Amino acid sequence: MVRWEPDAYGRLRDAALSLFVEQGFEKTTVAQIAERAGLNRRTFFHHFADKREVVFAGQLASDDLIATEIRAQPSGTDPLHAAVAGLMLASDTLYERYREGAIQLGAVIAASPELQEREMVKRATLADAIAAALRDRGTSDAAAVVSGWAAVAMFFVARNRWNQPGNQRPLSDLIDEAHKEFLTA
Amino acid sequence: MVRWEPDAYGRLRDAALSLFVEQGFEKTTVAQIAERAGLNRRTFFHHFADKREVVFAGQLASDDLIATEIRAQPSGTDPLHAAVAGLMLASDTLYERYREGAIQLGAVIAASPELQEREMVKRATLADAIAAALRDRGTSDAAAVVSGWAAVAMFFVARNRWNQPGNQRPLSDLIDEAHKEFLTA
DNA sequence: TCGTTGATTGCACTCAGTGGCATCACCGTA
DNA sequence: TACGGTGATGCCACTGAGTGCAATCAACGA
Repeated sequence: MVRWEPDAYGRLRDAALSLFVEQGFEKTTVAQIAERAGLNRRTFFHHFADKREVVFAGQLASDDLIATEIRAQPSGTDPLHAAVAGLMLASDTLYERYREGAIQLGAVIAASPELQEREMVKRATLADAIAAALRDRGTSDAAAVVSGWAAVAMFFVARNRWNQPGNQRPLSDLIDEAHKEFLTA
Repeated sequence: MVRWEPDAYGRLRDAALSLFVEQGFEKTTVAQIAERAGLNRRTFFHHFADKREVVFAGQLASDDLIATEIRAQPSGTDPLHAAVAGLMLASDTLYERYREGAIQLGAVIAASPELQEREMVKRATLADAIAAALRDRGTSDAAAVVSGWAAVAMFFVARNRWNQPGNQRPLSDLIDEAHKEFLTA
């Protein structure tokens, strides 16, 4: 006999995201999430460090993939180009099939200062991962950090444009465009 | 007759910072801060939106000064150079006399994930202010945002080095150095 | 058969942050 | 001089996030 229904983590994540979409983040309590998932409030905090984390679940894996792509860039490439190339490659794998979900999540985050705050932390984590990959390729510390943040900025400018209603272009195109805009300014 | 001792805001800020230095941020409660300042807990929240804000009090004014300096840069200058020049000018005015305080605050922030999270928001606010100033000078949106974040990254790389024990160099030198490191990488 | 492991539960607690209302020195004005 | 408005402070009660601790009990391995 099965003691518990399987995949408590996934059920909590789904319950949370659907409630956030329905009611907004602030008006949803952890008790409601747990109830919809058929679990105890305490169990939520065994799977997620806090209520905000559930929105960004899976981010770390994306960061790893991006860093891997950057480390694989040819060794002559300058740091900013290597970072952008890595982001473009990873974005084809990670984001392209996923646009409606991303738009919905984006709206939830845009409506909540608390979630925007956490998103900034996630950007910093990504910038750090990119900087670490660049350092591994021999880039100096300052240049790696600055290139990391510049690349992250391009990525989010591009993701904004990609999320606009009516957009048809793939994310990697828009990253490339932001990069060129920066270089020629 | 004076109804209240003057400068509740300043007393709360001083009480909070001294407690954070003594005990750390997480172990200090708002009730303790209010008690040390001789005020009510509720009064704290009349002056600061939350417990984290007290650490970053005055940030907005700095952002304004930096943006003003950037807007004053000669119109031929490319965006990244204009942003860096603005940061260098403002850093001489804002930070140079203030090093010990900055080091203490830096240690408090470094010990608290909650404060690091808020610091990321403050960086984003600064990046936005820089980007807005650049847009006013005619820079395209994407280039302004990316230059803003790149400049902020240089600023914080430089501030880290400036905070190292034994450092004698002024902050603006270190910003310039980070900029050159990025450009030649 | 039996001891261990690990996911889940339940409870009690601290503390951040909020809403609403009362207080009353201070200030401008009649 | 009187008076009504303003705004900083205080008090109380409340919600909800997050934590520490101990109990439960199917599943698993020896």
